[in-house]
Amino acid sequence: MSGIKDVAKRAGVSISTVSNVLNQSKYVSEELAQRVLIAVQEMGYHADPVAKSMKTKHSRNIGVITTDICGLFYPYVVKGLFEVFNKNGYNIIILDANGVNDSFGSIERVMDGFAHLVRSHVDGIVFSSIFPESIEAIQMRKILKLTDNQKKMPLVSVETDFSSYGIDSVFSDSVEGAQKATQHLLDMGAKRIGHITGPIHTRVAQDRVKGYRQTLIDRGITPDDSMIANGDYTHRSGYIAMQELLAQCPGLDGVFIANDQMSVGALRALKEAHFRVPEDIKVIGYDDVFISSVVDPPLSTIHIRKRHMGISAATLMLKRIQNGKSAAEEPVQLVKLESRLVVRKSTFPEAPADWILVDW
Amino acid sequence: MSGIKDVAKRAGVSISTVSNVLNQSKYVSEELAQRVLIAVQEMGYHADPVAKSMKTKHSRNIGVITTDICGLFYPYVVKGLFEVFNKNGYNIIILDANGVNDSFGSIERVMDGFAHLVRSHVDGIVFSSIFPESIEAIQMRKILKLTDNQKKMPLVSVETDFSSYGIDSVFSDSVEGAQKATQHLLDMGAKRIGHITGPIHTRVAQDRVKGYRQTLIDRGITPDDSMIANGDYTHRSGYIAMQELLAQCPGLDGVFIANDQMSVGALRALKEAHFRVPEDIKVIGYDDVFISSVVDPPLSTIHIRKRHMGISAATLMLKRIQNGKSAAEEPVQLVKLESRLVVRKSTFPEAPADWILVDW
DNA sequence: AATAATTTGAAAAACGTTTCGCTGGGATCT
DNA sequence: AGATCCCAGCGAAACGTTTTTCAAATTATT
Repeated sequence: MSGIKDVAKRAGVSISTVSNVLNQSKYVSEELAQRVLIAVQEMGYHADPVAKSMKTKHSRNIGVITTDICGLFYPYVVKGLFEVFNKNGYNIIILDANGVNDSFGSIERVMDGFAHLVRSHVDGIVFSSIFPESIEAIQMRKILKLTDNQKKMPLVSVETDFSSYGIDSVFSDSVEGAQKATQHLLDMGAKRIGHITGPIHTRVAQDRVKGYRQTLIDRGITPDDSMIANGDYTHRSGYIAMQELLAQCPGLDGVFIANDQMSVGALRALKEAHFRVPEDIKVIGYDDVFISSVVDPPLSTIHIRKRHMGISAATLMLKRIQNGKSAAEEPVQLVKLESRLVVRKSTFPEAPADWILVDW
Repeated sequence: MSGIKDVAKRAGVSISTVSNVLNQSKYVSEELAQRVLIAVQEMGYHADPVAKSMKTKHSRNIGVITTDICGLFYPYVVKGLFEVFNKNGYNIIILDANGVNDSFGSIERVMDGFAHLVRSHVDGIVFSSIFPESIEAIQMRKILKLTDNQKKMPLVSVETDFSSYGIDSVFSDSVEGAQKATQHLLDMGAKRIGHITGPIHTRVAQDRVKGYRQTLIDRGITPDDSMIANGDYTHRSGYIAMQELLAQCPGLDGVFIANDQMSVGALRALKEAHFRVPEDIKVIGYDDVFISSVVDPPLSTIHIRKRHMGISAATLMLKRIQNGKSAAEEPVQLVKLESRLVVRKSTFPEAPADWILVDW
């Protein structure tokens, strides 16, 4: 493989001139520049990204820490990231935080991966939080300090708001979304409304509980914790949690479920228990993923613009990278994505079928 | 950030000794080794992966070229890759071949990405083919030659058999799977069986057509090309293709669809046209993905062990990396994953519900 | 016309590792 | 005891770039 020195020799110039031409880092006379460019063409030269990265300390690579690449939600965020990063010449290194057997990996493993990314001179890290924010933020800060990187490495949080830790964030307000969902159930006439949560140590899951409880209180209903069951975002856990709820809460006529994948399990449990949806019990989920409009009955839900989450996150990061200012020097960027109530048959029998229209 | 020379100074030894201790590349007396290890501990030293990679020409990174990270199929393969690569200390750089608007990216874009991966000294590349094998194989070979890498870079193809091009492959025989599917439709009493294909320039899609036609011939039925409609693996295309088929083929009572995502669209089209499944028409898909057992009616299909595909591919690659022999020096490795017929209600009304059991 | 200022390109240092070749002292052999 | 061999550990070269420094050549200034 030909290196920069071969090009230099062929063009009859010095190594530094080749570098200067290629990076446009210094004026080089038109004539030499042409000679260099031709030599580069002829030899099919490309600078070795590794050697380059060693000098410059950046790599045109972005680290992405993902919580579940096999879910129905995250891949769309990643797709959004791909779109803008690839277009701008960045590659993406994905680190999936999910363990093999446990549904969430250990924080040590994730942080090891984080550290490895920093050491690899990635130009920024997009992450989605799966641990309590405080410890996650602290650990990341520690790692960055250890690597003399505390100020510089651009970080963007996706899905949960880390702005109070000085980290750019793209998120959608889960409290608000949960309120919309719960209100909708009430509006459709449900009186006794249960809730199935996501992994409860997670900010997002907690916020959805908060929105649910708040709405009930606002409407003069006292929340009853026995009507809350915990899940972990898998359809299986939704199935089990729904069975619990049915056993514990006589007269249940509505349920707000923290994501759609669990809702699929819940719908199944209801079908097996011979409950009719929405006549006997109304069901609303969260996220609006691929299956939501496809299951029977189609699932009312809160739509999140997942791809746009990725696009926004990438855009934010590119801005940071380009102007070189850290979140400490310039104001933290915070993008709040609007969520939208989508009404389907699981709460409203007359809802039209929309499955073919939806863009996830 | 502390470098190897700081460690050396602190331990009172030379740089090379530190390196030798850390890489166990040369015997170092117990005493010095201890001193070094302690210094490393105290300073939290980790070798800079970039600098290391520059010398050693490998990176502990694996490139993965993916065809649709947002599909229901590929993420599970990737998960399998993650499992074994991460466990062995490799990171994964994903390159999604899907374009933004077109469902398949251009071959130039993919090959540019491929070239960038090899220049970045990835230790191997796992790819899934989306173009005709011949041109894809040739292009890759060209790039490897250009980078003086022709013999060394380990390549593994996932999903389609590239062994005739000297490339290790993990695949599942699509001809065979399509035969199982078509036979099953016949066994269940279907007489006039249509087919909806995948992207037809693709080997996998062609093989599924082949298996379908072969089975009909074997059973004394003359295949009729007007009963074949082309799709592109999206649910939307399945919907449209099913409508075509219904219009073109009176008396259709069975359809084999090249993947489950299209089958979802097809089921919807059938429902809208007031066909009962399986009473009026039997439907079988391919892949067995998350939604297959969840739709109404649950979908008969050909199960592929997606995660295992990833696991096998990674294992093959690790083997290559470890013994350092290229596919030219040692026999090409070929793993054929068995596919399995899964019978659900879309072909057999009495089939039990199995959704909660399935491990995708 | 002589000197100063500027422009252009080459040479060399640096990035943080691994690895090659070498040295000097202890063990082994005759 | 003297010569030989071996080996632990060291210094320096190398990997392929970018960047800094410096020298030569050209242009501008007085």
